[in-house]
Amino acid sequence: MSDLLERLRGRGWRMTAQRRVVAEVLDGEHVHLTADEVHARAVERLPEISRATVYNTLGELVSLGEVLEVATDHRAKRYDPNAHRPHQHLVCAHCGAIRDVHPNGNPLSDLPDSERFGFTVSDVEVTYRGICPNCASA
Amino acid sequence: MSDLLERLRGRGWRMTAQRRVVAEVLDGEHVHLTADEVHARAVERLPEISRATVYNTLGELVSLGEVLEVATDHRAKRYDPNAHRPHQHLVCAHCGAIRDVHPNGNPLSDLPDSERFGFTVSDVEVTYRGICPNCASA
DNA sequence: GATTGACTTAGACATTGTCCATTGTAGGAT
DNA sequence: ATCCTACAATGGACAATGTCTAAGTCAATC
Repeated sequence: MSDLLERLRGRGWRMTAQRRVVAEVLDGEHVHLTADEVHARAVERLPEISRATVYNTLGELVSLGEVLEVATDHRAKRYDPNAHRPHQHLVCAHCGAIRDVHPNGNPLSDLPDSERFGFTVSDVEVTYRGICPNCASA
Repeated sequence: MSDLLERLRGRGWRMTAQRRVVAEVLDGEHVHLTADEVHARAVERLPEISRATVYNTLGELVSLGEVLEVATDHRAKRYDPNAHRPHQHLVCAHCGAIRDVHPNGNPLSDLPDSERFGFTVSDVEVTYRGICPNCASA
């Protein structure tokens, strides 16, 4: 993600302090923040950044394919910057902890044509649920 | 689902007009309503039913394992009464249409032990996304 | 260093979900 | 059949998440 800013600039993205901060907050692996969590962290670095800007910027990053939107919990959307390496998610039903996981095979190819109903299927989101070791021992 | 009411009564569920109506609204295959959609349909049959009761009743049906909560869109939770036949969902990214689908194999077994990180994995939710024939031709 | 169109802001608004104090009632006991 | 009581329903306030708009600001270009 370190070269994300370069890539975005190359696509004609106007570079502002706000966008830089949002991108920095999302930097790293295994990051799965909600929009308001991103906002909270962004405010620490740039106190005057507004909620609307964070929502807008996240939406743009998703449109550009640089960040994935995932529905791992049944509440707020989470934003996953690890968009360029296919993976799925394993979620603790008790504490909400999230791990990136890599199932065998390609889940997309498990859906036969007869089950596609004429859809052009382009994407699949898999969420495994269970209890993490911490919660199991508690 | 026609025998749902019997099953619930057998479990000591107190039968009220409101619960009956919610169960009736959910009856059928390929039903994927949001809580507020369930409420809207319930009001048609029982005008004084409250939103809170619908939310409570749906929550109970989920706890009892009679209805599944699915996060197919990235907005409101949807409630799927088809809880006793394993299936996954195919969603149109454009119009939101939802189909029940049955991928090959068991998605749960595609997650190797080395990718479970000590979790006790009990469940998997798969959402395929694409464009439906209607939206493709428009 | 002026210009301009894209970006940001603050806050109102919309949608979805939860909580609580009060009122009502299903189903068992009499 | 009537009464009791624990469980359920109500309505409205509140919380959490997400969207929109009008006005002000600024990055990139010239």
